[in-house]
Amino acid sequence: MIDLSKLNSEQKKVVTSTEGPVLVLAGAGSGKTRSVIYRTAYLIHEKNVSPWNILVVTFTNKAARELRDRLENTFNISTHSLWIGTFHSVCTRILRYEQEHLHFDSNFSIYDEVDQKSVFKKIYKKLQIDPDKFPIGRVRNIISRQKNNLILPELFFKYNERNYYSEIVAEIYSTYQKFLLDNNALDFDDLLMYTAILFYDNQKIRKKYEEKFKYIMIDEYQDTNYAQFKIINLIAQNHQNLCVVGDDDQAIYSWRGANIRNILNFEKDYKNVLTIKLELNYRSPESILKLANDLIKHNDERHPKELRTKIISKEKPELAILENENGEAEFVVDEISRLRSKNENLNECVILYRTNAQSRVFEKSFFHRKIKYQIVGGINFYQRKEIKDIIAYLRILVNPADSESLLRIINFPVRGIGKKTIEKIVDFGLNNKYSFFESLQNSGKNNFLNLSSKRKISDFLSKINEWREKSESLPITDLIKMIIDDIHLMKIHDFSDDPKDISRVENIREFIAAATEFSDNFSAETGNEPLLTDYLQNISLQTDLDHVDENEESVKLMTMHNAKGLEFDHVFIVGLEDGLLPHSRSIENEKDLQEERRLFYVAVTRAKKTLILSYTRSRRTFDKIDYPLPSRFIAELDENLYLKKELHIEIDFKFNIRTESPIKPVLESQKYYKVGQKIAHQKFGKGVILNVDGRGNDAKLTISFANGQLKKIMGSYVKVL
DNA sequence: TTAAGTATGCTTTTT
DNA sequence: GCATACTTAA
Repeated sequence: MIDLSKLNSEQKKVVTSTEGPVLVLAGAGSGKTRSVIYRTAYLIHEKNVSPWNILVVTFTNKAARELRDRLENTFNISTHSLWIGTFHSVCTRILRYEQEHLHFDSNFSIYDEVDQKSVFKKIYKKLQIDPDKFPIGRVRNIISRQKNNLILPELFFKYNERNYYSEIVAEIYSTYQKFLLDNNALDFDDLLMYTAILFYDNQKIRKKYEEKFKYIMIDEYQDTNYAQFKIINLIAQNHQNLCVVGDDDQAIYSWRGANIRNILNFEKDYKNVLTIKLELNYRSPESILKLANDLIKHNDERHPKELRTKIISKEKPELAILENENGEAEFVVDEISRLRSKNENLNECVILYRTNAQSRVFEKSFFHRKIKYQIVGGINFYQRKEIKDIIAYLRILVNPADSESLLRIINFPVRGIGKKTIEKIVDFGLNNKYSFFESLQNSGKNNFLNLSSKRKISDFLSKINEWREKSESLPITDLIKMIIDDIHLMKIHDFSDDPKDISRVENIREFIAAATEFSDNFSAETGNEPLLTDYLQNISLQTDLDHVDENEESVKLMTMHNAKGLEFDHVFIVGLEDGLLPHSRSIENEKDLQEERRLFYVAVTRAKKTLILSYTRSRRTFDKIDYPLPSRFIAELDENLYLKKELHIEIDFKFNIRTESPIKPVLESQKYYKVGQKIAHQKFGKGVILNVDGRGNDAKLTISFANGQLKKIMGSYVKVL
């Protein structure tokens, strides 16, 4: 029995209206996730629907994981056969499964932005295109848009005007697609596009998934694009058992191709739609909601609605005005430090900003005050150079056609296969229609390389073969460790005092830890050891949001975009200046401006207890100082809705991250370790050495820490006490 | 072929 | 002000 007594009447309606199309317009904090979870549980327990027949699409992996956990823990549902995931992960799964109907192999690599950029550079070179005239970012964006609208290269001119510029873009697009296929690689947009096309072209397959997914639920529907709409529409239009949940006021991804039309036209796209509005907010106090409502009412294209709450508050949101960005950071950190002394949990404090670049000053202040913080987002963990290098090794084992990855590692770590040699091999491949890997394999039999190059290449190839053989039996974690060991990756960074190298080593360790965790989860869920392919495709779709360390209490810093779907007791929204929010690139047209307003709205509605806004009178960007105006969104607000205060905060400029580096390099001569010696580590605190392997900075120390943890750590990271 | 030194260009937002 | 991309010297 599912206990529905904790739900309000509207939520109950969402849960129990299982047949036919349902549109849920759910305001911020109105318990939409809760409704989706209950609905899923209801379908399974009350309607006896097999989990196998349900598809739930979430916006992030994190949301998918939480949903799964709650179904397992609260409702005791085995989610083993239930499909929950983002569009991208669901599509990856389908494409891998249906490889016989596709023109690429199921071991395809998934290329991220960094890989894409490198592919574009090669294409530009080949086609002799000037990147100044055709900026890579813009062209990539246009191509992405085509894919999101299911326009293949050959259909380009059916939907785009033909002119000098578009001719070139079309050529780049088709060359790019061909390159990807040659490398057995797909980009993020391909995952959606090829799934949609597969369903569109192949009736048998479409039928199969239509019959499988008898009940479909989609969260954050306002941020879906045309390809996503089509994928679902193709398999849901017959049974119409589709429930979409969203809030047009929270649509913030139009720049990524999301089409707000999907939610506004849902009632036309499906028959006899039941529309349910959730307007009662359970998250924020009245004072904050008033401000949110007052803000969003300046947008026109929206379903009119007003959030209500029963949470009464005594305090109004605050608006702080600071002299510059350093003062702003000091002010926020000050406030957070006050909250901490009142025993508030740091995990419940978040700083939200418009651009990633704004995080730096906050880091500086947090560091200075010794308050733990974590940046969520920014550079994706798996996009860091050292991590991409390891992944490239793994990709090559699974997908030898992946020349991007091969190129990445052929001379990393340095093995004397330089630019000239690589050029010769590429030419050789071009002449013989070999893939890069094949021409490497065949280069030995020809005489265009000198003996030493040949030797180096054959050493490299035999290493790869060895790993590939091992990869068939060795668990992925062991394989990763083995490769890292074999290429002496740790040693490359270990000899350095550079903080960057130190953080690289920590990242590599974290990578191994993450792989172990994935492997454990995978075995627990499926009963099988993960294959390397399973692992690779999983990590390609991971975001930084998936890497939030929940064990350590820390203030969170993130962009407003990243905050979607999250909530915090204490929310700080910073940099509320024209040029930042709304962003200077969105200031020109009304549509963009409205999206910026929605972004602000999303940020405001994250707050459960207190909301503090701030802007500065001056701000340093690049090397010059700007004097921005306060955000126009502030001017729109009724002044009675917030408490304004002008602050002057003096800052001590003497500190900075570099000189106060957490780990001070210690001279080799001053370091030696013995069993029983007491040491301290930056992160783990005090401990005693149990075992020493090697000497000096290079020694591997086994340390028992005071907090009970047992760790192996390099000598260079600990301080002798 | 590689490491170190110098120039440039970049900042929205991300699955 | 940082990271990357290109240039130069060894």
